[in-house]
Amino acid sequence: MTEHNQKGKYHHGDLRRALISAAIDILESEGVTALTLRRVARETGVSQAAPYTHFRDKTDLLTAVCINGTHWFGEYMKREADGKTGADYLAGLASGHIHFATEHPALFRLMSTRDVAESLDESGRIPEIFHEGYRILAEGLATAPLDHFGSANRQLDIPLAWAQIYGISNL
Amino acid sequence: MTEHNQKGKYHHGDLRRALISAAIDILESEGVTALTLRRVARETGVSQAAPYTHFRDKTDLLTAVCINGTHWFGEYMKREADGKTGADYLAGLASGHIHFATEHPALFRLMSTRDVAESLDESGRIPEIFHEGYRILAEGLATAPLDHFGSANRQLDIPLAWAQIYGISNL
DNA sequence: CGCCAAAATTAACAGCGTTAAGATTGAGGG
DNA sequence: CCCTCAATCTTAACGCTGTTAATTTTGGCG
Repeated sequence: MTEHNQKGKYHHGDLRRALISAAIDILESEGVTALTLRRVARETGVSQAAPYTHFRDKTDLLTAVCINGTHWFGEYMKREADGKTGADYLAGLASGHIHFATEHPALFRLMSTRDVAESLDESGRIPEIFHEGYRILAEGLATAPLDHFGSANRQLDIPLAWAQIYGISNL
Repeated sequence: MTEHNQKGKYHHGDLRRALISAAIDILESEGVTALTLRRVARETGVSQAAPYTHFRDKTDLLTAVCINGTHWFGEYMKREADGKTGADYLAGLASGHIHFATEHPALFRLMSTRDVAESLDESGRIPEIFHEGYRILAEGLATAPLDHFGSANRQLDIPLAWAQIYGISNL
């Protein structure tokens, strides 16, 4: 585990970033049950109440972690799809999606559970957390042949393909 | 909320069942964050430590809740698929699956998250929690035309269809 | 009827999220 | 240069959680 402690200084410098970073480390190395606010503070070398200067509550920190993960997630998909076209592009997206899910299971799961619980209920649409990934996927589908999805309706195919890829990643 | 309290008696009679039932009620009415071991005991009219005579720990109770949900889940799928054949049977299964997921979101989500976290990592296969549903689905697929999945491999199609339905239900 | 295992209780522990009140700091204006 | 002040961080406390140990109550069986 990388060192997030920046000892000696009362004012940390960039505590917010350090807390997010520590949270991700704990999440990926010990799972979500170990991801506790006090633990994050401890790991960062700061008092238990310090996080509350930068985050409203634990949920707020977790949200920041998820947003961080979203960009990462988008990069995974782009990396495997870039340069390809048509069906290959789509396959690249799916592959990137699955790779992210398998290489960062705890983070991916956290991102998954947080969205449906909150974002979806409020916005009524695809969770904001996944927005970047969803946007990339929609772009890909718009330019890819969809024969193998067996539906004539492209508007419907986007969430459908998303659902399939999502399902695969989760299982 | 139904009454789980059976006051007056020191020995409850069937405390185990009452605790599971209370847990489901709390889960469905107030969400997973309200589902606390002490709360379940309180709701059942029993002391905070009483559940430990019937369950090893909180996880054990949650597992029992999930097993309970599995049978319920299977009934949902059977109810909508019974009597149908071929593609209609398959569509019935999917419909039942989605209905269960939308009508009992908290329970379904609990069942989903618990599996991948534990059962899958140990057994390496489809989570035990979903076994009944999976078995029913596999039966359905074995007798249904699979043209619209665009794959020649039936062995692969079963988890694929499962993944798609699962993804739809979650989103 | 009396005994004993099973079932439930009370009491305590550490750890959690969160809040309030106070201490420490660095930056900017006199 | 130093003094003020808002931002940042700390200490202390609250109620809640899961869990365990020691104790009491119960119901059935010999």
